[in-house]
Amino acid sequence: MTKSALTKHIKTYLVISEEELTQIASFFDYHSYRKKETLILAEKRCDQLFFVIEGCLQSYFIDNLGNPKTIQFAIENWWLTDFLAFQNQKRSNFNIETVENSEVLSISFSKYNELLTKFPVMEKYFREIYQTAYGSALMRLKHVNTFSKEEMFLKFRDSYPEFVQRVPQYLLASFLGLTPEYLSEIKRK
Amino acid sequence: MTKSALTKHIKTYLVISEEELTQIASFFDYHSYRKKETLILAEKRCDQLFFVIEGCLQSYFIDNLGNPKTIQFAIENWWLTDFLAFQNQKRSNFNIETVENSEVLSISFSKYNELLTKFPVMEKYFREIYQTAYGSALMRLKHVNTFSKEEMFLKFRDSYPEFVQRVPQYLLASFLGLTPEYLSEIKRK
DNA sequence: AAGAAAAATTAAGCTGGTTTAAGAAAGTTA
DNA sequence: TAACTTTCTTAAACCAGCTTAATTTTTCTT
Repeated sequence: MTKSALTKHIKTYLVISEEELTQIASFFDYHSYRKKETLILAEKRCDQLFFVIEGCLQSYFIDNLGNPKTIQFAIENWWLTDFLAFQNQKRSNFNIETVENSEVLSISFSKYNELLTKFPVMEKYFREIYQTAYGSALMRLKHVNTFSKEEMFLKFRDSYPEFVQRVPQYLLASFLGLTPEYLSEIKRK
Repeated sequence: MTKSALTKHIKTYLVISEEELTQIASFFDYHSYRKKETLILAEKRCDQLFFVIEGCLQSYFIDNLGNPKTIQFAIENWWLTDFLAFQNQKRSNFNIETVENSEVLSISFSKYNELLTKFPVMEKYFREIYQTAYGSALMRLKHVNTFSKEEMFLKFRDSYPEFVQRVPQYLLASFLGLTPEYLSEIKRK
């Protein structure tokens, strides 16, 4: 069943019955997307939270000069949306797009709240997810302040070698906050 | 009572009885600190989560060149720790220090878990806190990628004018990721 | 109120990383 | 497999922001 990736993931955080898991899974919609499809458009109301079963998504925005800048990638078992906009039901600051062909679960804001009300145990699941994600985002802010662009790339390549292979170089450059040209120069060394 | 700032804050997120709030508050310890006292030392086990009743804390680290870099400030009603290290009970990546004389509540990791177990409604409270904090951290990453250092300062001053008055300029520079010298130059214009 | 320490300013020289522009390589489609 | 499109590389000129260092101003301490 396509939703087993999610239920499996939930079980790593919670002690929970199969019966409940089935009901929880029913709150989500399954989608299959091809590479480079848009799931959320910046400036539009952000009403969907996504869970990646298989594949890769990115959230990005267009900077002053018209260049797309990747904020996050989400691969298997990651959650993605514009969390602030989703929570406040405001316009999204980011575009969300598939980087690869992807299988995804989605949930609307109202369903998400209904889920949390009917299954309060999911509060614990998301509390842990966000607690980790928040901590990690702060570590990223630390890295941005600590390392030169060259070090950023080298560290990232050491930490996630398979991922560096997986995404196109210009997206990696965008995520790491440097130009594709400079990344190319770094690699030459 | 010194803990009323916390219970008041919790009430803005949850419908909850006074009786429960009193019990919840009993999990926390009250401390009063003078300016520039250290609450958590980098490299030491991170076993405390802090809530600011009054005053201002910062988390910072020392970069390669020996310069302190501020990651976050926490003022009234904010939570602060090294969230990743706290959760995993690892050594802290950050120093946490008072910027002003401050009144603070603290809770240890084991008490925190006990609190969440005994009062599952607090899962919802922290889920919402972290969800917002995570979303905000990602917006900060967006800003770091979008704006020049000059724009960073001007935007920040427009958004939080009272806070810019409140903290020393060198800490603000550290938080915004520029040198005090350059900040000084920007202000002159 | 004096002296010491911490914070802020000013200015000149320097550099990591961008911009621009053009060509080479790799993917995609028919 | 040819034509087209997307991605990657190379190189030179350029600049936002840093470094260094000296001076001034503000804040702290007694």
